[in-house]
Amino acid sequence: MPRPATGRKKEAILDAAVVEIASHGYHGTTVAMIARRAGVADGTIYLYFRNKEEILVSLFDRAMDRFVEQGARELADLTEPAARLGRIIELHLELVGSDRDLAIITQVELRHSLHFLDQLSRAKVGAYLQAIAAIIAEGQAAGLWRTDLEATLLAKAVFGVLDEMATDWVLSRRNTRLQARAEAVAAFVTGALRPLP
Amino acid sequence: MPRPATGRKKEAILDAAVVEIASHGYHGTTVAMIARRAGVADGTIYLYFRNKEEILVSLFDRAMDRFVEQGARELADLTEPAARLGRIIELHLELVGSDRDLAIITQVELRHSLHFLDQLSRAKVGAYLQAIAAIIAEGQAAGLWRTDLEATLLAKAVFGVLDEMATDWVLSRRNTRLQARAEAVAAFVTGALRPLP
Amino acid sequence: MPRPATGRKKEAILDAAVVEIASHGYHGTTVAMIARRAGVADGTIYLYFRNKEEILVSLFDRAMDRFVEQGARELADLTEPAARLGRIIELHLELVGSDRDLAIITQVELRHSLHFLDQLSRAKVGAYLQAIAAIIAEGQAAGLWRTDLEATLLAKAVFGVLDEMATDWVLSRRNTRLQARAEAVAAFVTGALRPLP
Amino acid sequence: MPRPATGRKKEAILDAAVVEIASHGYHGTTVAMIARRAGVADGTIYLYFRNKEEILVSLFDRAMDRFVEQGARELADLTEPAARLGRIIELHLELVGSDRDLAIITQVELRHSLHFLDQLSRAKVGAYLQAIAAIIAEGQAAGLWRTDLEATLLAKAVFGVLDEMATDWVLSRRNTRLQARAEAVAAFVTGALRPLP
DNA sequence: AATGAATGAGGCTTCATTCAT
DNA sequence: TATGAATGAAGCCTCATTCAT
Repeated sequence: MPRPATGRKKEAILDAAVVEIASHGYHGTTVAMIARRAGVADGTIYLYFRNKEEILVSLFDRAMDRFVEQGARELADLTEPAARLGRIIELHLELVGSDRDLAIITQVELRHSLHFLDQLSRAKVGAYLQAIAAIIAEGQAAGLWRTDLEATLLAKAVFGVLDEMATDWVLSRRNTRLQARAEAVAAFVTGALRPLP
Repeated sequence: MPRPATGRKKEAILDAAVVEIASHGYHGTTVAMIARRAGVADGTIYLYFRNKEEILVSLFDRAMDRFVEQGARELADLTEPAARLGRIIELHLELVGSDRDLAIITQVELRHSLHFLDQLSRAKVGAYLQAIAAIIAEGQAAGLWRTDLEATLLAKAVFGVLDEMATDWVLSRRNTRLQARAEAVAAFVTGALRPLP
Repeated sequence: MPRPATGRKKEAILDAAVVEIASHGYHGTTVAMIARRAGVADGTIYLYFRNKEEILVSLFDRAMDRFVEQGARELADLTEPAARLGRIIELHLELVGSDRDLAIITQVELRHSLHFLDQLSRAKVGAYLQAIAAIIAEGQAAGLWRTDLEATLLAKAVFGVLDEMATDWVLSRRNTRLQARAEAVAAFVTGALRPLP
Repeated sequence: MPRPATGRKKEAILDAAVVEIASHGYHGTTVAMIARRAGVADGTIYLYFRNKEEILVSLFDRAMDRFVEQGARELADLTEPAARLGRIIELHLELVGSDRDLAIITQVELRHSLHFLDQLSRAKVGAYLQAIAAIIAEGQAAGLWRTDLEATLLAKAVFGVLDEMATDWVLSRRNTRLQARAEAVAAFVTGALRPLP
């Protein structure tokens, strides 16, 4: 039986880390800063994380888990490839747009080193890309979408569009909602996948 | 009297920085590492750069200047929006793909902090985005491309695709050439911009 | 719960600083030297002092506090201006003369920059000067001392004499005791304050 | 035959050093700063001075030489001890007060290390003290001044008063003239030296 | 005599991590 | 589990000094 206190303190540390890293960057954030905001002692951090880097990893993992979990739930009763892809686009922008601090981390901080981007993010991002590719392949098989380009490449293109929208939103000072762009992005993607005449 | 050595030493430092930062990351690279590879004393670095961060900035500026310069030259005699956009796609992948170390920096290291990505990169990237948007707007005006979406948004989408391809290539261990994807990307973009029926 | 170790470690650092700075000068003393002598790690210094300069400031503050405290105690039951001034002279030379290392710092090292001497020392020295001036003014009012010169100026003169004696003693190699000059200095000052005929 | 150009450049360096050291302190002033203000190259400094410290030494020597020279001239036709001492007081305050930058150096910067104050300044200051002591001894022998205290001690006391007045003036922001205090100081000293009843 | 680019030793300071309590 | 004082390695940067021109 999991002790609730344990999970709660770990969560508190992660929550604190999101805020601090979002505003000071990963290297600009000290373990002490995270500890102070989380309301724990510096040493306590090391009861839950092997080292500073693991906090960042856990942060990303937690976000991805939530994303995957919600995605699985929301896509469960959608069978049409177009509907599924549209929902993914919505979800992606919705989730990234729902927490600017976390978005700063996923769109900016997590990309700060080859080592990092490669070993950690990409593993999960790879699975995400494959999920998109599967949907696209399905649509291609159903004759809905262009088949002159591989589903894998198309998936990367779609991801690239989503990622750029997210980054652009994070970097823009304007007080817009990322989610508001979902419709346009969906229109773009849908148009891009049309079969060639 | 022009002192050729001056420019040359600064270039040597930047060249050394590209290699070191590409393989150890910005924070994993010490000024001493760069100096050693450049064949100068540590202190010499500071005759040419105010601090470590300025090396990274200069690196990006140099790369962007070369990019812009070559872009301007190559696009000079192309008038057709489709041709211009196609050439930009080729150039983007060609230039990023021509120097993997530099690509690692532009695709990964430069994105390590909001401050950085915001103040430095985005200023120049913004100009690039606008250049693409202008071409797209031209194509829209000529009735070549879909007009249901704003040129600005379409430009971001196109950039997102290019950027994702570049990042994907940087992170993939496979010995492929980024440039090889130019044709497929162009096909994708061309298809995506088709007018709606 | 009071942690006695804390205060003690800070004291140890200050004690070590006195010795090192006295023999190598402020600029010739490194933080590492102080740490080694104090038996702590370099970083520990920064748990107690914001930076190297603050060590010097604290040194002076601690010395002044002790001086003021002892001065207040010793002057408490003296009412006669002459007795009070005489006691101050004794105390000044006694305290400066009781710790040659500390004396080197107060007489020499602390005067190493306008900024320093101005902002730090002078604030406290100013209060000291005023205390002397008050005693002199009292003596003047009582008709004991010359009134053709302002008490403020006379106080500076008295301080100048004490300070010069202290500096002279610090710089002299001879193994004399500074305190031994108290009587002569008192005689000088007493004579100097005599009313004009 | 001395080359005039040589002397002139050395003077320029010393003049520049006075200004820079007065406003940034000895340790806060770099050789490059002095060189820039003097209008010479960094390396040129080393054609005239062995190292940075020697600049400070030369500065003091030059000032003392001028002081001694002027003192000798002005005291030449004064025979009365009282007049001679009075003139010294005037001269001391006049010369220190005539160049605030130089005063900052003599009153503050030169005292920044035992090594310095000891080896360099004190040698010359010692001669100065002896000159004052000689005058006082003369006055004592003539029965003008108190004899219960040694001339050497009295000389230090007088010097202490002058030095404190100078330091006080340097540290005070007020726009007063140091020389204006000469009369009061002379009155104090004269009174202090009166024979005991 | 003069230059000023280049040197490189060394200092201050930060901060991830540990460990005795 | 929790603490937080202590550690000490390591980095950025400065600047007095040199030397080829």
